Amino acid sequence: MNRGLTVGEAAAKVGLSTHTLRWYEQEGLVEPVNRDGAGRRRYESGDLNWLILLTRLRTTGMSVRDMRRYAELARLGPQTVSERRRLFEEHKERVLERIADLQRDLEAINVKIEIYRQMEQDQR
Amino acid sequence: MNRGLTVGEAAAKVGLSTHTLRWYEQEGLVEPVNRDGAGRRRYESGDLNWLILLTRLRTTGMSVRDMRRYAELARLGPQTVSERRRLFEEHKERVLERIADLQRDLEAINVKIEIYRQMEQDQR
DNA sequence: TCTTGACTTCGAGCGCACTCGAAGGGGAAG
DNA sequence: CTTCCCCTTCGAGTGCGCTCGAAGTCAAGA
Repeated sequence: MNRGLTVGEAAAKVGLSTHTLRWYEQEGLVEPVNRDGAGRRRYESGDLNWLILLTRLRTTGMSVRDMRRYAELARLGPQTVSERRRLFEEHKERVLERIADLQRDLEAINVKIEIYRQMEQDQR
Repeated sequence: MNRGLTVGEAAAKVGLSTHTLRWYEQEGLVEPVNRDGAGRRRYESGDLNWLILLTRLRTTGMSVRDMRRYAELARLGPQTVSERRRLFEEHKERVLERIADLQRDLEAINVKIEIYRQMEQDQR
């Protein structure tokens, strides 16, 4: 029978630790995961997809607080779709800004690299 | 007489708090800043340029630990230029990776936005 | 002269996001 | 039955990067 993955397997799959997975659940970022007869978590594909989405939000810099807000909206059902879209669009703007900032600062770094290269030339 | 900016003026100029400026100095990220007769810090243009460079490194995700290493190299003089260049090139690679990750995850966010838009359509 | 406000040092505290450890239970393999 | 490992909950600890507060000094403006 395939009743889903254990917390360890799910952790390996989504690239988080088992500790973090339980902590996400406790923090309300994840719906309480179904348990097997022995009380152990069984992660099904829906849980995994949700976790993968969360990791994308995290790596793009969304705070746990905002992820929780999003999870709450998702729990409330279809009538929160517009708010969820707005939340994502705001997040998207922040990510775009972040990318722009990184690209701008990268320029300064490249300039520095060039200067160091020149200095290395001159030292010879 | 213009013997440089006070810590408050420097903080305003580079976008850090006075607390953070003193803390950077204490952590070895910044050379001890010259003082006036009353023992107050006087930030000169060299100090400001250094701080601006540091803020760029920070906003691009360099850790305080690595910034300290860089500051130490800079203190050692011209014979560390090659190592400083290497340090910057490694950092540059990390920033490029970060940008790529953000752009990849942004795709998933855009997909989500599209899905929500569809759902909003269908609800009408 | 008095007040105001920015400066000084020092050490403690904070928010975030985990991360770990203790103590115990369950179930499959040998 | 024993060994093994993974699971459970709970609460405490960690690392990072600040951030704040206390207590005191100093200088310029009214």
